[in-house]
Amino acid sequence: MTEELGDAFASDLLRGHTDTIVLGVLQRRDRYGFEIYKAIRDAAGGDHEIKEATLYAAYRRLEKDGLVEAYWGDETQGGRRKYYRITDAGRAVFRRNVGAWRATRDIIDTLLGSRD
Amino acid sequence: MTEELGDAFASDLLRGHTDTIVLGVLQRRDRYGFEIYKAIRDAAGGDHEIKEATLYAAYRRLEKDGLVEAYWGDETQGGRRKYYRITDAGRAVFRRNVGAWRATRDIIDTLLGSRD
DNA sequence: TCAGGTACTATAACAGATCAAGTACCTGAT
DNA sequence: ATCAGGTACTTGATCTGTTATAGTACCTGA
Repeated sequence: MTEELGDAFASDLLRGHTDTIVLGVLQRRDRYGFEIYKAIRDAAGGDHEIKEATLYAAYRRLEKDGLVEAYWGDETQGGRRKYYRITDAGRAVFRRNVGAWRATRDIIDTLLGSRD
Repeated sequence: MTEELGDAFASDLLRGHTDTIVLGVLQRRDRYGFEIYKAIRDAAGGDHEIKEATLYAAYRRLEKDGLVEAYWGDETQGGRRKYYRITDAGRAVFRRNVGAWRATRDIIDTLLGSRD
């Protein structure tokens, strides 16, 4: 991070929150992988993109941990789509992680406010 | 992350912000390494600790990039202390990174609010 | 004397994120 | 008919911040 001057900061800033972000996107309804990618990309508005490879790694991790379940869509023709559904365990972890996020956020806010 | 259930989340959540946090702590006045460590640990209140090794790595990185300058304190007896002073370049990067942090924070807030 | 805190450093390993590349399908423009 | 570009998913190597672990050295209070 902290390049000469330009961009490239913002890479690691979302790190550690990827799984929680994915779970957040899946709260409302099932989504397929690329759809999640686009949802995050659009919400982030250009910068702060989470790369596809990062997300697919996250899907595998979440599935392995039983926080999401995957199933193939029934697209008869055209590209296949793999959908993800959040599990009860996933919702529990999500709630917990949102709490952790808020705590982290407040700590960083405090530290960057550079108080004594 | 996302262990069975317990703790251990909170490790990677500060990741990527370490350098900026250190710069933030140095805004007001020079501090020595261990002092910065304690300031962050106290602000974080138990959890969300940034480990010593992480910080010393950050100091080296910041010094290499010219964002801080280091000098030894004049403690005649007792343990030596290495002080860090933020440079003008460091202040510029800090301002920029605070902006990046706010943007990141808002994005995560949005995504974890799980809107459509 | 000795536990525990202060203070700094170095090395190897871990894990999430990214790079780079690939496969495959579809639509719209030339 | 071709071809660029978007959709959609995957894999393997690599990068890098963080951590584990260990070490050195000094000081204070019990």
